[in-house]
Amino acid sequence: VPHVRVAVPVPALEALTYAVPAESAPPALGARVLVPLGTRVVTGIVVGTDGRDDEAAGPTAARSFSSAIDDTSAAQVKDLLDVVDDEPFLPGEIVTLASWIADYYACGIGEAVAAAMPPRAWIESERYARITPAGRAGLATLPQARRRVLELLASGKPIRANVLARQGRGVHATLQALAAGGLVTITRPLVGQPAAFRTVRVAHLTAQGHGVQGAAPRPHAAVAPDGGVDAAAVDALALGARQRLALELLSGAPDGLHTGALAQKGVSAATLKRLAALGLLTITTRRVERDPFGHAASPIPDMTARLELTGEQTHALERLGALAGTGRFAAAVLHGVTGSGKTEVYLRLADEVVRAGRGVLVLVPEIALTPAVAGTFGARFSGRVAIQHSGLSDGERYDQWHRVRRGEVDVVIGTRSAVFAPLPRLGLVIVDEEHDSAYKQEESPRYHGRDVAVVRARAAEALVVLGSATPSMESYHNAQNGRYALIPLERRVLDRPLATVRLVDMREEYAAAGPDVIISEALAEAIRTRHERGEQSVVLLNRRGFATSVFCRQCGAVLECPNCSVTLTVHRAARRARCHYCNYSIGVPKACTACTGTYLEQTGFGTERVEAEVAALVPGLRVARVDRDTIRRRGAIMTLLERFRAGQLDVLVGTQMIAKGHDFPRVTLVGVISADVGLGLADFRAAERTFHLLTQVAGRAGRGAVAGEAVVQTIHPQHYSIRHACRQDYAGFYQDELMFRRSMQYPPAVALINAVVAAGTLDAALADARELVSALRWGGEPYRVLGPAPAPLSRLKGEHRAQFFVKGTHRAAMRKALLAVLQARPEIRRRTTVDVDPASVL
DNA sequence: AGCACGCCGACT
DNA sequence: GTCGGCGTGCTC
Repeated sequence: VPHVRVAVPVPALEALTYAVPAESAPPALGARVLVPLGTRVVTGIVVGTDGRDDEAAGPTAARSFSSAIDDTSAAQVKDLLDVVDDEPFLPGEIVTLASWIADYYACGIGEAVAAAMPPRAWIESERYARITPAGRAGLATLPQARRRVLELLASGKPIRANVLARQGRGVHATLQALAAGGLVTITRPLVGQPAAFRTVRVAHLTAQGHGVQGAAPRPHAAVAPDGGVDAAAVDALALGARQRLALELLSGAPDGLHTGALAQKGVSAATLKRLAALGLLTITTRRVERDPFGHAASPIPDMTARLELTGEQTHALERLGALAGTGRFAAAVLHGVTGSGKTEVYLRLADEVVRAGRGVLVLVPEIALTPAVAGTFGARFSGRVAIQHSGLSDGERYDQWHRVRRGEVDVVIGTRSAVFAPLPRLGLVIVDEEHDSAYKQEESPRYHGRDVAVVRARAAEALVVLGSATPSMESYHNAQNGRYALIPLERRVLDRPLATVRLVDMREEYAAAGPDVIISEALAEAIRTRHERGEQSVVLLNRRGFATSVFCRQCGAVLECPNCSVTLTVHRAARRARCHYCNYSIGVPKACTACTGTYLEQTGFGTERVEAEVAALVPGLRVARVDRDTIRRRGAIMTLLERFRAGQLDVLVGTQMIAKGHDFPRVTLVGVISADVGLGLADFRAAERTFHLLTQVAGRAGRGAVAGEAVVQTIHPQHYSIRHACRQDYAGFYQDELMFRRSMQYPPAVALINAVVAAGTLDAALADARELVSALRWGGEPYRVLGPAPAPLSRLKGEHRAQFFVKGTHRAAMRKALLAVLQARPEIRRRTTVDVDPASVL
């Protein structure tokens, strides 16, 4: 009997073995299958076929496969229930990539495969409950919990168990008891596969309709005696104004018109129905793709005009083109200062690769924040480009994915999950702003989009280009090692100078003007000057809210989150004190919750406060704020940025969101409040993050004809990340930071794995972590283990957390040891989060 | 006893 | 993630 290995949507579970029933053809690698899983039926993906593992699943999968055969010799192997796809649903290349992720990031194969799946690809059984006659009869006499559930079912309609569960706790157990007593029946129908396409109704003129079109109305209607309408009679019809309008519109549209479009012109469905009854038009349904470019808040800028390349750009393009032309794997770091024209290089390179008949994948950190790159590619490769990101609806993502799968596009552009786009014949992967931490997924599978892109490019023998003004330590290190090519763009297009940077030592400011200063005199003056000149300013503070804590002067208590070890941030507009980690919030208290004292003081400040301070600088100054609090609604950020670009605002205050990729030609000043936010964090990337943020935001100034200036406020003017950012000295920062990483044994000097153990108390978490750590230290290990210690956020969402680190140069050995130790302790494993190559260790 | 509820382990 | 089994502790 042939067997298949199937990835099922369950975390931390390896592939399961199912038998292929005799009447079924063996499914292909990457095909969807329906399989029994416990009492459920779920969709799985075939990741290995027959007794031997498929070559595409890689050596690791092969190992786990054979061991699984041994493990399961006792367990019953179930038959798969159905093969959903005759052909692979996920291409073999993507199955391989998912297997690599499961192995490298130490997660379940199901999670890894799920990350690569489009929406609506899952078919699953869902539990429904229905009341029985016995249940109806016994309803009144039942104890409370059971009666409550039965009453919900009293209408007789089956209700989904998950829906019932929302009505209270313990519903699942109650349902089970009711079913055992014969008071309800449980059914498990398969659900999934909803309408794949949006359908629209399209009206077409018939031959008769063409005949009557344009004819002048006559006073006497002529309908043939048999009730039909012949060509001559049509001529004689008296048509209403709306009806004639419909025919007129349709006569100019040989492909027909959407009924929706006609409705907008005043032609109702009733009118069309009447015309259809007369035989003048027909209405058909047509499948359409949803257009993700269609509802952009602002028109996509027309950037189809090819810009003239600088000598540097030409040289970069030649080198990249040569690498792409080899048809072999290659990786290159495109290190281009802000405003050096990386996008134009990407576009031309992509064009070359597409002309050579290969696909191009473009990754960007967040499309909503950087629509320019997406828009430009959309325009330049019009019609042959697909877009993938989380801001799209399920339906839109579905359509885009299937267009790619059918081979209808040459270019895919999207956020990190687009790295799994089923693009055939991949020839080029571009990772724009490759240093951006948005590429790291902070939930399982905790993959890094940039690193997966490199792995995929290697498998596809493609070129991967990592572009940034401030490359990550890892990528630049690889370039220095010679593993990646390094291609610099050192000058801005049109030789526009980089912004001059002025450092303001806030300690001097506090000494002169008191400890409550938020905006230094230098920055205030610079903002006023810009306003007088009709130029714009951007002010950055990477901290949301109005005040960072509420402090009682009487007893010294600080308002803390009940679930997390952080203070609550005051959001004045919302009148709430809120936790930024678990979203807990309360109304801002008038009295201390500890001592009932009324002398409460709000300390610390965030963007909301800065917005108010900036607005107070100049009467009538038009200030807006961009942070997660002001852009909740989809498209809100686009609207704000458009108003700013159009000159309807003078100053934009915001968090790091405003530092990314935007091009505002009229911005000549960038202010940074508290440049050291983040430097105090217990994270080995703190300095790198600060350097990136400051360099990127300074790059926002002076992108037009007028030179830019940045004013950077800090209490650590001597810190190397701030010093180097002010000089825009990437190489200097890299050297200093690499020295720090080497001396402290952090990436890229070593590989790092972070493990966080959660438990009900900190002591329990520490004890469990200690057990894992001592098992990892057996004396001969080729790695070092640091910790355990309470995690920097020791309490998060109600759980206490302890963490430890594994450092070394043999990542595979580290991972293997950690997994073995966890596998032997399943009760600890379920509460442990393993993060390979963590982006942040907070 | 009957019931509600929460925890834990299995899922091929 | 979902489900079922089981132990605990409460109520009638």
